[in-house]
Amino acid sequence: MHDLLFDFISKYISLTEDEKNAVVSLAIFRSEKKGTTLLNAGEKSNDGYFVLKGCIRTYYVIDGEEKTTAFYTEMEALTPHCVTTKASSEYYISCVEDSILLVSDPDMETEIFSKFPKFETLCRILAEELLAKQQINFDEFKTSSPEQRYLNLLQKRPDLVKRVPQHQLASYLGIKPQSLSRLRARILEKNKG
Amino acid sequence: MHDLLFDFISKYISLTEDEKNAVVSLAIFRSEKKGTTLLNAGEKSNDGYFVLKGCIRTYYVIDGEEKTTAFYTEMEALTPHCVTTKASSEYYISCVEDSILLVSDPDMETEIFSKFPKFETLCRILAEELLAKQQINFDEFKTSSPEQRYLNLLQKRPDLVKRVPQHQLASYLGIKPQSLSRLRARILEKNKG
DNA sequence: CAAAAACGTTCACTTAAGTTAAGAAATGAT
DNA sequence: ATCATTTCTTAACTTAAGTGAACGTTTTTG
Repeated sequence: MHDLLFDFISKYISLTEDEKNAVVSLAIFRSEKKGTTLLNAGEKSNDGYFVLKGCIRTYYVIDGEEKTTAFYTEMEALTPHCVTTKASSEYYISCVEDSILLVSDPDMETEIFSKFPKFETLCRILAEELLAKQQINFDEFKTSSPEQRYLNLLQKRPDLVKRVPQHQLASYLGIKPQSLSRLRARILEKNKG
Repeated sequence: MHDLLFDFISKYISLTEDEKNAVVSLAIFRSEKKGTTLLNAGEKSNDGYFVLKGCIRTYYVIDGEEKTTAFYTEMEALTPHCVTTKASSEYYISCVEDSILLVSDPDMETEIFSKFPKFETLCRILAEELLAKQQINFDEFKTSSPEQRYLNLLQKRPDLVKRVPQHQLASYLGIKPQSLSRLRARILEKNKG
C-alpha cells in the first residue's frame, strides 16, 4: 500500500528515508465499501482523499436526480471544495467500488509542510498539473458534442466506461441516461452499416 | 500597478518590505494591445500571465473555426498547459482588450521560491483554490443547459457578457453563435410574454 | 429465495441546438 | 468618410437531446 504511494510520489520528487517515515507515521489509510458515502451535501469536512485503489465519485442531487460530475480512480486526488471554502458541501462523495483511500486534512498538511518543505513543493506541482489537465478536459468538453465526448472517453479512460454505471456516466457526459443509450446504439449502427 | 498586485497578494499572505522588493525587482510587466497574440498553437513557451488590467482569452482553431474556451480578467492567472508539459501549445492566447500583464516563468519562480518559501505557499494555495473553483465551474456546466449556462454567466460575470464578442462567448458556453443569438431572443420573448 | 428496487434500453413525441444562407449592423483600415 | 471585413441576427430546415412511459434485466435486500 505504501509502495503504491511512494512509486507515485517518486515521479515528482525523491524522498529520503526520514521523509518516507514521516509520511508513514502521518498517513491515514481507510478502506471503504462500495456505496459508502464519504461526504453528504450540506455537511462540512476537512478531509481530502487520494485514491490508492478503487473509485469514488462526486455527485449533486438536483430536482431529486443524482448528477455525477467527477470520478476519481487510482492515483487521483480529490480535495472537496468545502475544505477550501470552509463552507458546507454542495455535493456528495461516495464510493463507486470498494476503495482504499489515503485521507488528509489541512492540519496534517501544515505539520508535514513545516517539517519537510519538499512536500509543499510536491503539492504545488500536483495542484498546478491538475489545474492544467482539468482546463484541457473542460476545453474538450466545451468543444465537442455528447457523442464525441463519449468516444473520447472510450479512448482516454476505457476502464471508466466499464467500471461505472451508465446513468452515472451519462451525467458525467452532460446528458440523460436515455440519450447515452441512444447514442451508443447510434454508434453501433454506424459501425455496422 | 504594484499596488494592484500587493492588494491581491495580501488577501492570502502578508509580505515584508524585503519580500515586496524581491517581487518588484523580479516582476516583469507587459502592456499589450487588443488583438495581440501572446502564444500561437504549435509553439512552446514558459510564460505564465497574471492579468492586472484587461482581458485575455485562450482559443483553439478546430476545422478552421475559433473556439474560445476561457477568459481571464483582472486578478486572474493563466499558466498555459504547455508550460507544465513542455510540449507545444494546443491553443492560442490573445488579448481581448488592451491589457496589462504580469509575466512569470518557472526559472523566476524557482529563484523567488528558494529565497522566500512563502511565495511557494502562496502559489500552492492559489492553485488549490483555482482547482476547486474550476471543478465547481465544470460541474455547473455539465449539469445545465446552454440557456441556463448563459443566465448563470449573466449573474456571475455580467461584465464578461458586455466586454466580450458574442461569437467568443458562444463557444465559451459550448454552443454556436447563431444558437446564442436565438437563445437570447428566446429569453427576451419569455420576459415580455 | 423471492419480492422489490434500481438499472438499461427502446419508443414516440417535444424541444432546442446545428447547419446553411442571407442580410443588417458594427468595426476597422485606408 | 468610405469601403471592406467582421460580427450579429434572423429564418428555414436538419439533427440530436430532453421527456415520459413501458418493459425486460440486473441487483439488493429482507
